[in-house]
Amino acid sequence: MLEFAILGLLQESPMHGYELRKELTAKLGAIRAAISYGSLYPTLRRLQAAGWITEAAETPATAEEVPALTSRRGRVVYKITADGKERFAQLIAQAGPETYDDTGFGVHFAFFARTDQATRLRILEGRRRKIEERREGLRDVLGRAAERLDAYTLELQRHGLDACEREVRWLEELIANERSGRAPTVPNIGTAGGRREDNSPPPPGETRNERP
Amino acid sequence: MLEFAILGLLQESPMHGYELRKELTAKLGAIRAAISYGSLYPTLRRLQAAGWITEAAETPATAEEVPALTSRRGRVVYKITADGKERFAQLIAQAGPETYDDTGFGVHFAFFARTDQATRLRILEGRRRKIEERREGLRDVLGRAAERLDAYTLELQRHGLDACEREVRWLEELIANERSGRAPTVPNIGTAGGRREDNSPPPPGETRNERP
DNA sequence: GTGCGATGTATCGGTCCGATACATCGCGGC
DNA sequence: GCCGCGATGTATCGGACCGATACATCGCAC
Repeated sequence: MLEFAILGLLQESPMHGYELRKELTAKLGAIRAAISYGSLYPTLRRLQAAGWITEAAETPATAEEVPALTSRRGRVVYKITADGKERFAQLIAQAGPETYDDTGFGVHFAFFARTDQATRLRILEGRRRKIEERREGLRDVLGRAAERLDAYTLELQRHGLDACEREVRWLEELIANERSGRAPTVPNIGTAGGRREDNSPPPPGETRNERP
Repeated sequence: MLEFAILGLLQESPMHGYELRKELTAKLGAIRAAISYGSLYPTLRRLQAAGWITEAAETPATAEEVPALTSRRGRVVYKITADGKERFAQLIAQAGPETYDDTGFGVHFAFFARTDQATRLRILEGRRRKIEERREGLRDVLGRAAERLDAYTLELQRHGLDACEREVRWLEELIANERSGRAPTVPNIGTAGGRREDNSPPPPGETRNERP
């Protein structure tokens, strides 16, 4: 998951660890709290060893006069390689059952702008099925095993069930939108393209109807 | 977390691993998918080593005639010890910041019937604060950094924000209920008590008002 | 001038997951 | 009569990720 997210983010622009964590936190804020350095740095080294990313020389940027006086310690900037982009595409194409759990889905969804429409649809439907299963499980427990459980546990299940129903509806909307959508998307620029292109994804569910 | 859940469950009755997993799944179905054996069994051995639980001889139960013919392999039944109950109480009392993340909160909430009212309130309020912080973070991103993010990422944040607001309202209700509540609760039976007592917890939020 | 919060890199132990292996039991189909 | 198959049941291994911790630098306010 982290591997996927890093490769996805580095495609937008090169970054160093700290920055990466902040961007990750911003992009995945709805999904998980904050990436731990204890997983970030080891993963970066793993990706580098695999050749998906490389260290880029810290650019002096504009003509800022901050050169060799302080010898420039720290600040390792990473950029994605061609192999890395390929790897990212491969990870998207693989999108299997493990993609449908809470974290996996969230991370993939966050990079839907770089995902082709067919895969988006596949992921959304896989996720929906998974949530529907969870929903059925909760309904079962609330129905059949209700008297075995205390009021607090039941309340927890109810709240969970509510969240499931809500998410299914949300996914339903996204799927409908995706199907009907002309869906331009995927500003994918060939493997050797320039950096910092502007992303122009399709508009997801903008419908605000009160009664379904 | 797993340690806490196991100690909590074994207080209801002795169980073997498989059963424990099923009960755990039923009780925590709203929180997490299913406990992996890869964590369950090692944890059981850890708890046993610490003296919180012991292996109980597989009871032949009633006068069922299934005795020593097949030598009875497998089926290791665990029961909680007095130390284990003490440990569980201690874990409840400690309930700190780590108790407020998604999983931690869910697991603690599932055992609120064995938690005193003051601690319940503390946990609910801690959780609320945490969710409020997450909510503010999401609002910030949706406000300030909106144009930097693609439509899918924004939609993810919106959905997350919605879930946060909903959970805060839910917690609000629970807290109000808890404060006003006569709150009998805690069928805690002294350390050497009998098994299989009936749990009679207080009624959590039963209010179903359409407009807040 | 000095402390302090933000920036920044890095490691370590521990928890938990997913895949996998393997053994037994009861039941229905052939 | 027996054979497979799904449920029951215990167990391990490698890997992902977290939380705590350590440490170094920079800019700014007091």
